[in-house]
Amino acid sequence: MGRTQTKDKFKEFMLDKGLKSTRQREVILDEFLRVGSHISTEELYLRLRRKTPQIGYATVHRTLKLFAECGIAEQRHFGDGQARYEASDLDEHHDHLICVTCGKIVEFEDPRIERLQEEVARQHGFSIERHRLELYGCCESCR
Amino acid sequence: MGRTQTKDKFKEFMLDKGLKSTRQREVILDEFLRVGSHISTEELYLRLRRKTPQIGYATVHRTLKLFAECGIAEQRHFGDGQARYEASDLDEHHDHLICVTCGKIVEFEDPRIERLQEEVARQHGFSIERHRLELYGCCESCR
DNA sequence: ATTAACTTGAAATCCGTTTTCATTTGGATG
DNA sequence: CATCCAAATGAAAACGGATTTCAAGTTAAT
Repeated sequence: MGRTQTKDKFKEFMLDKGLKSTRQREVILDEFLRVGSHISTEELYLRLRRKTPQIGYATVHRTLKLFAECGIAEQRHFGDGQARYEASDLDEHHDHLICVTCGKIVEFEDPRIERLQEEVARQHGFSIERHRLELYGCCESCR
Repeated sequence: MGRTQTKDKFKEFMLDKGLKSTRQREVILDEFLRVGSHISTEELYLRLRRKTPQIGYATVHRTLKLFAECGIAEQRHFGDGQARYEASDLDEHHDHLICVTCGKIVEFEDPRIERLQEEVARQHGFSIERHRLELYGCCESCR
């Protein structure tokens, strides 16, 4: 999903919910899309403050939650106690490889694993809504 | 790993580290093993307080961390913001199915998935240290 | 322009986790 | 057994990220 589409989707969402479009929301969405992925509220807030010093942490926090509600972002937790957000691609799911040394995060996707997950769930009488697969290890350059 | 072995392992750990065996640690380990798995500090604390009212939350917290350090327990996060601990079986790894409706947690294991994870990691130049696979969905009885 | 509803940002609050510190206890030693 | 010191305890405080409060500001419909 390109930036324009994402922005359109958010506009539609705001209209739908009777939310107002504000300068802050625009700036936050822009920066969020520019940065890409796996950013924490704190990080995004600090970045924004460079260019837009008067912006408040609470607003960044609330806006990221809005993004998630709207479906253009997803909240993630990688075990460091901070929530992180990533732009969602909607049509394509992916999992993560996380380097425990340098913190690098790589995305991957494997349909074979997904299929096996479905199978396992079925065997236990579950229907999967979502899943989380994270591989923690050491990346090439850290070895 | 049976209870006796687990207790022995903890005793050895304490000896090794010069830690003292106390009434509290015994009581906490007993209750932890009795309950089994996926218990939060808060839950364990409340349970213990019924039989041992003078026990402190901090002690439960610290003791659970000790268990994890010793290797007889593992800390987990299932996204409800609370850390949970489970007795570790050492020789066998497992993943989790979590019912988003009733909160039931089922353990499973699938060597085929594990193998594919290794393969994916290798493709990206990673060596896996540990992983986390959680399937969130709806269990049979909740449907 | 007026107005009602929504938004903002600073500060306060929440809530699980972790630490502090005065006191108690374990267990090694004489 | 008495003594001693390091470790452990528990109540309370501190911590840290997430969330809420509230007075002031903004949006956009009329």
